[in-house]
Amino acid sequence: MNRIVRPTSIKDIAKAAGVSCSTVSRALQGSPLINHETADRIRRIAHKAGYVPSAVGRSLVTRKTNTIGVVVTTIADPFMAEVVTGIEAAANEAGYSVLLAQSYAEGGRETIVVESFLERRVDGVLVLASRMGARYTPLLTRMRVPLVLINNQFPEPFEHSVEIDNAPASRALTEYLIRLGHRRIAYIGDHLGHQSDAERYNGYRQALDLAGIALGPELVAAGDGRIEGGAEAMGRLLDLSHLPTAVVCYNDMTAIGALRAARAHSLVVPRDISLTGFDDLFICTDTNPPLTTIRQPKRRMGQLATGMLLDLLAGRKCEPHVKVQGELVVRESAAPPRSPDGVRG
Amino acid sequence: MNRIVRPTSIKDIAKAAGVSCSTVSRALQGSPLINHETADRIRRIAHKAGYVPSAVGRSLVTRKTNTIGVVVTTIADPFMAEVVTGIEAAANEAGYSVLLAQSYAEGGRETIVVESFLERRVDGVLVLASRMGARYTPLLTRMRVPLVLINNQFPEPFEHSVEIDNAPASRALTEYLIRLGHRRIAYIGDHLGHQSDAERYNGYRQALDLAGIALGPELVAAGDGRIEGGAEAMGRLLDLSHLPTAVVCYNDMTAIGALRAARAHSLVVPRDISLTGFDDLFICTDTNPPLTTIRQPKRRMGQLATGMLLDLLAGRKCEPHVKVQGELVVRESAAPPRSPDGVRG
DNA sequence: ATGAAAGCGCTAACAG
DNA sequence: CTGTTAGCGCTTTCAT
Repeated sequence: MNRIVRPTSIKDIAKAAGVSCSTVSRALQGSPLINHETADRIRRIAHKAGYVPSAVGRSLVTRKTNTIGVVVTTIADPFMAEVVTGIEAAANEAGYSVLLAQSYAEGGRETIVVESFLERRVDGVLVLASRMGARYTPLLTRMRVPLVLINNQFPEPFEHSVEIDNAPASRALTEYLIRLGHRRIAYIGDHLGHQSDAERYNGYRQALDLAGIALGPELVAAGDGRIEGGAEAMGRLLDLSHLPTAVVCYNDMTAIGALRAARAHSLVVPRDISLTGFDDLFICTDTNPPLTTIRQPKRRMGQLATGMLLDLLAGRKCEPHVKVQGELVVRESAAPPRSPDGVRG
Repeated sequence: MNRIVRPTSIKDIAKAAGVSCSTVSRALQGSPLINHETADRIRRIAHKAGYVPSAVGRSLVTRKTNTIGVVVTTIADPFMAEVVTGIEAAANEAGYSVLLAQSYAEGGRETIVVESFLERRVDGVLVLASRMGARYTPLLTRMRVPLVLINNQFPEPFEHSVEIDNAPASRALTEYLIRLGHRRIAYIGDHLGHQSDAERYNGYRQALDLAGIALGPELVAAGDGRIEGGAEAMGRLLDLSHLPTAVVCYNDMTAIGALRAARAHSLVVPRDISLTGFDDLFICTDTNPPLTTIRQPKRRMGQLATGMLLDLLAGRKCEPHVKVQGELVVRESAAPPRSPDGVRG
């Protein structure tokens, strides 16, 4: 007698309560059409039977899953993690669940992952640091699934996005360094071709230009947005015969790597060389030295993007491009240079 | 003419190809029963039509969603984030998607979240640092959904779990401190009643007992597993008239908070006081000073737990309790004490 | 190798 | 206020 047991369904409850499925359905949804007592009785029975209505059955008819898909490069990246906290909180608040997937910053994986979301019929999708950006439009239009991008890395604007205003922030950071007396300021970027990197580089460049500082290309190095890449790039910079007195890093992880490399070269930051980050991760206060950086409102960005997506889902109109502003956070990794140019003292 | 458009379904493809739904279904699943040419033709048509089969329709009949639910306290916690990376990678590898939810370490929210997972008919559930532990058993047994816990915080063993072997690791850490010459060693814990905390405390206690060190209760303080709690607890410890020479912290976040408090009290670590963490978060190398800690194989734990869950789903038998071992990582936050007891020098 | 038919669990007109 | 009916998109016997 190996009968396959199936979880109790709405029919079981209907039978137990001596009513129709519709009545059960309505009672459980709190429909005002149902007699209060019957509704109560049904709820009691359902509860006693341990009945948990199936969202998949429901979704099939309502064509809504109350689920959003979010794709990150990797959730181990603390920037992503903080944005996702904001997303999950806002989504949950509105009754949505979140499907999470990692793309490892590969366009291929990103596409696969979005397709798996589509197959699962998510109501909307959120992509952080997308490599594909505008290329989604055809697919998503066809599927009628709204998409919003957070810090789009694809070099074309996307219809719905929330982004940090990179250039002004990066420029403010560089100007701060210039005000401290630096003239020879290097830049460690992200992978080539990423949009945030391009914009942050532009901000850096603008500040230099406005200050009338002309710098050779040997002062810009490419990292990978992570500690390792930052350390390597910094290593290359420190092999230069004519050292920079400061370096603007693409983000905090890069800066942490640069910090490591500086230490490995027996350089003391900021005495021997100044360094700045971008993001303001929670660790910035506790690195050695604490990092001067730009604060991105990470949770807020997650929340804003989720809000935009929910607006789209509800057919409400909304601002399609949200730019948030960064904020300079001065800590201890930048100080006036010992000598105005970078000749080792 | 405001016709509601619905996404193309299997029927549309069947009609377009002049075959039945069954044939389309089989062709798309790569069933060997279908003529190779028809199958190819159908696939082409489906692709051209941009047809994406609905997992919700499929799930309704197969009673499988290929989804697992994972609940964390908060994904902003870097420990959680690293475990989740491992989970997502392993799940994805096996064709599963992950639903992510945050419990904020509240038993109430944890329960709500698990129920929402059940409603969505996830195939299995993974809970990190669960506050509810064994209390799930009835619900999940009824729903026939396997659950595995990672670092269960509920003070009873749970049927399926992967856990760090806390006591030996914590004891090794404390013994290391004793070997350095410390006698007055404090402990900053987590919220009271959490299992990991109790076990780590026990390890600490064992080491002291074996060394014949008797310490008063004023040397154990409670934190909250986060930076703020660590800082506060350390503050209280540093108000003692007779200071400890070393403090064992529940985890790295706590230790980072303790580091801040020490700095605020103008104490230099490890010269004035030694400090240890637990977890080995990626930042440990870059704090000031770098943290001596216990490494937890975080991704591996995520992967192991996912593997166990998949075994359960497949009806394979598996080791129900996996314990992984921590590893002492010596860095620079602990050193021999200046004076053997903690009288301020 | 293919089709017809039934049904997964639920909701939503529509009727009463 | 409640029941009947149909159908969401798919898979899966069972025939053929």
